[in-house]
Amino acid sequence: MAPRKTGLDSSERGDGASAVTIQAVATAAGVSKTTVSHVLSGNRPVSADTRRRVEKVMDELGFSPNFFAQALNRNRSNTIALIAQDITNPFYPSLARGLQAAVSSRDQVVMLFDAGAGEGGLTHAFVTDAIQRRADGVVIAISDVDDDIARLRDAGIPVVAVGSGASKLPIDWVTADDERIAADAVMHLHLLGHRRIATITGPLGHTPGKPRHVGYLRAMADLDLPVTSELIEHGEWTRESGFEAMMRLAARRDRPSAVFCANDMMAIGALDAARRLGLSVPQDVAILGVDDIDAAALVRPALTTVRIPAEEIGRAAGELLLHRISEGMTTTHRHVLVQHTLQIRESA
Amino acid sequence: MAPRKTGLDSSERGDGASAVTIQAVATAAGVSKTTVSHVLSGNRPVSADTRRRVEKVMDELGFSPNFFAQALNRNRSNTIALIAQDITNPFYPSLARGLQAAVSSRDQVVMLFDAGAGEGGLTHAFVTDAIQRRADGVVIAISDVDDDIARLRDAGIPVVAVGSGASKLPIDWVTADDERIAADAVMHLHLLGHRRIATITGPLGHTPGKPRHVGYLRAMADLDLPVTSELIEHGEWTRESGFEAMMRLAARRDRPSAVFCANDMMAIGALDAARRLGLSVPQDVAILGVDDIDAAALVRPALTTVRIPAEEIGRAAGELLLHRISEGMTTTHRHVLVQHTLQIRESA
DNA sequence: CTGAAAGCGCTTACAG
DNA sequence: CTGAAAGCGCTTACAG
Repeated sequence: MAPRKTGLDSSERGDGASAVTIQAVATAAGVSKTTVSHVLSGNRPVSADTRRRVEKVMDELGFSPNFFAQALNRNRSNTIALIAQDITNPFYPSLARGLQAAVSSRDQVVMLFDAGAGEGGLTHAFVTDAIQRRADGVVIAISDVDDDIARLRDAGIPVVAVGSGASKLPIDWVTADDERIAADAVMHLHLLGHRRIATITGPLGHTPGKPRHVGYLRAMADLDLPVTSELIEHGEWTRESGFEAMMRLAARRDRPSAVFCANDMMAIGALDAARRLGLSVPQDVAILGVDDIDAAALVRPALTTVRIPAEEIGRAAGELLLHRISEGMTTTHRHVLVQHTLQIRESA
Repeated sequence: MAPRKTGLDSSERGDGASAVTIQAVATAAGVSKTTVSHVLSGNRPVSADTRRRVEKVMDELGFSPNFFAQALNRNRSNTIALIAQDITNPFYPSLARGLQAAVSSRDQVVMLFDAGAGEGGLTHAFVTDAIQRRADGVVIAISDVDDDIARLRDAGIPVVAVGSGASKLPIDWVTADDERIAADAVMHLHLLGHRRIATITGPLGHTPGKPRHVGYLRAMADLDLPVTSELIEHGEWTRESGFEAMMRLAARRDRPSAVFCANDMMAIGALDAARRLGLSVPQDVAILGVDDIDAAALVRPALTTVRIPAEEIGRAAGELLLHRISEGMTTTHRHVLVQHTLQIRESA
């Protein structure tokens, strides 16, 4: 099939369409490559006549400019890299969708890197890829990777971090307002008449475990509700840890009437515990989560939770990136806090 | 900042690292560009000495070959496009993960196109992007897009379709064995002692609604269990339609003792209906779904379901693609059926 | 409004 | 084992 054995024969692939170059179009239209290039880019006036002729030829020949040649000249890949902690966690797909929505208007495409919930080593490789492939921008949705963020910055590539108030570096970021999420949840429980409001926290070392706990404490203080260690239990984000924590909470002499769980999985575990104990929700104990995962609506009783607008986070990240790409790096950095919403269902 | 006003100054971005070219390395190492290129590619022997020297210089200068220049020469993008129906449906993220796992070993990266569950128009645009950007391969995880598949083929780009026995075109595809999924589900219910086994189908016009129904019918026939219209209800994949269908089934004079639902969402709706009717599951009626979405394990009673190995589908698709990329197009096409597994939980 | 030519940063026959 | 040079398919000063 291939006429020669050596090297890469360009006819080896895309025999038809992709073989047509700007030169072929120029010849067929009786103009120069320069002119063809300009009808393509619009960077210089072309007479209506010539334009029409060239466009017609392009059409007939099925011309499509060689992306690499363009990229090589412009030094732009029109590609945004998304480095995600765990694409099977529903937060990230929504984020990806929002990102695509924001950047596709500028002919940007998203390159997906899924760390598979694995160790940080992969991020390093992903960043190397992003640099080599000259991504126009990168959104990093994974934490504790300041070194890699620095590499990107040194390579002159705009970065926006997502879900991170945690980075020490001066960078653009967008995140949910975790403190307010917790505070709003507590306020809701308070409006429902609850006074003994407990919490099941996530790990307090990082975002978002820490800010969600701070928000809980702040709201309780604002409401003049006393917080004792009786009201605080720690979980690990998992259903099982939520179950255990709820069992402990329920065993207290003065049982809380409501529990704010720092995420939905723990809240679902708490629901399990309530069922196990024969406590009805929300009558005996109200339970409230954060995230609004799909299962929140499917579980019984349906979980009241605070919805984090992942898609909007993605969109905002995309816009920040586009802004950086056109305006360039500066010393001032932008931070955006997206607005969450309370999804009131049955559990609180 | 920028010294000139006109044009794109290459120093405008990536001031440091990315400015270093193969020429710079050659000069610093006292060799030709040719040699540098060959230590990079390994396409020709280079004396150990020279190699060491060049590599040292590359390191010191932080050289990283310009991806576009390479791609332009090789006519390879090292990029696989994934066109997905709806990335927020958990099937697709897992697929993406498997795909990445399969192709990353060959230095391929995945470009994500999410159709956002929208109309087919987007797919056309995505395919255009994939062609322009010279994707080395495309996995199409969306149905009824034979026209676009044909465009890809005409452009000489390998395609593998996923979840589609539906395409009329002779192409590579990988899918779950929907008929066997249904048959295995029915067999399981039969082993549990059920004889009056009903089904809630999806829409029968397409994959996977149709093959899952065919599998149900086949298994019932194999087991010599009579199937009357009494045992068949149609749904639309949604929780609500599953609820309604189950209500109808439960109203039959001779109520079925088990229900095979063609997906988990409908099965969860059926669970809702059972609760509403005071039927206990699985004692009064057993319910079985397909997909194993996250919620299946979170719902009460936990849903017994057939797990579709999305990640493996992605991996298989990636392998098929890599094969096509290296072997080229041929007239024979490969089809792979991935193996599903029964997740036995509480509902059946 | 249009062209000839240089250049983007690589790869690879060709020649030694 | 190594180099000089042509070429990949575009873009864009420069010149008219």
